[in-house]
Amino acid sequence: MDAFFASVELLRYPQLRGQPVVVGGRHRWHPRQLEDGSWHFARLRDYSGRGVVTTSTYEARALGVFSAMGMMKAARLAPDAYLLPARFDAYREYSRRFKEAVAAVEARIEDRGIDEIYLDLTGHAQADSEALGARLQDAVRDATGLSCSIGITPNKLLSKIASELRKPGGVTVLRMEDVPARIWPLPAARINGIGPKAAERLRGLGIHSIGELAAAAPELLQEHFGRGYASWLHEVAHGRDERPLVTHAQVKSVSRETTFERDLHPRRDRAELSRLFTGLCERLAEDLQRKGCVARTIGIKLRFDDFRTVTRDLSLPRAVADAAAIRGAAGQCLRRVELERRLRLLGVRASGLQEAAAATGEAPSAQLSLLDNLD
DNA sequence: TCTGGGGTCCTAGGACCC
DNA sequence: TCTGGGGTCCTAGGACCC
Repeated sequence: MDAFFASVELLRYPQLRGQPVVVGGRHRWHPRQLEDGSWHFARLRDYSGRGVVTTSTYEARALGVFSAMGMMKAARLAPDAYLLPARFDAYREYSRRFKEAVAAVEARIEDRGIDEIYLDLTGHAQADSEALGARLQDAVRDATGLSCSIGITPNKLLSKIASELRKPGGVTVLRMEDVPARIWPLPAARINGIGPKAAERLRGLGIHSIGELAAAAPELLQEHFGRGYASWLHEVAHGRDERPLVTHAQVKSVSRETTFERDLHPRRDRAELSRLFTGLCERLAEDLQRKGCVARTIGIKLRFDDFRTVTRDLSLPRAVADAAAIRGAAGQCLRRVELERRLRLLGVRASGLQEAAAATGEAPSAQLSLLDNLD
């Protein structure tokens, strides 16, 4: 989906179309309706405090404002940009609608988050890729009023890259033989799985483009990245990717975390920290119960004022899902951390998830096997 | 002016088991 | 007297993605 969150906001506030608009920050910046019926919107320059840009319109991106950028930095770059708080419930609803519209064209869908999917269009009745892409875009637009960009290629790796070549609203069809001309000139970091760290290390080897990565000596890559990652780099640089479509995956973990408005002192702000901690555990318990899950492992995450992050976790003899048990386990984790600095973030995580219905009683280790006595 | 919140996957050491 | 070779689970951290 193109600039998904921002585009959903523009459906609600069409008067902001064509303007730089930023979605993000921390609540408190809701538009308000004036007596004459017109709306008053906050501007980025009004913003103060923590938070990052969640999504920006293409007009805001033209001013250098991108996702994950700190809000205060964004405000310096685009002080006049309009500022809207994120409304996740609305985005989830539009997400559901666009996926449903696509499913009517092709049922097999791999969910890649709130605004992205993969489809397997192999052997689809509509054999013309461009026409099929246009049909998918029409279906999404009819259902949501939103535009999307599509890449149609032999695999997920190339489709992801291709979908970004003609944003917004583009359909890009690539074949394997197009890889040298269309893919190799792109920066290596455009490959899904090459992040900032790997891109930086590649640059250190003089490798900037995907083409340079494809031409790199396998021994050089192996020396710097290890065998597994090196051979993956070599394969993806040639556009090769055999990953299948994953149409249903079970959730592995759920978590809740919060960054405080101001850094909190472990002792002086103990009462407030304790209250926040309990609140996170309660929300996590609700999440688990809503999903019908119980968790064998409970963990915590702390971020100090210097941005150092630590985690601790604890596996329990029995899976749990209630707030008190989560709070108890998380509290034990917390005692294993030396709290010598102020905190900026606190989080709680549940993993080792099982279906609540299937998870009665002890783990199966209590059962005796006949073989136990034979070794 | 520091840098959100929700996830997945990988690595690596140690405990423990057979 | 230098002590194998498998395996799983637990824990911590980090890269990466949306």
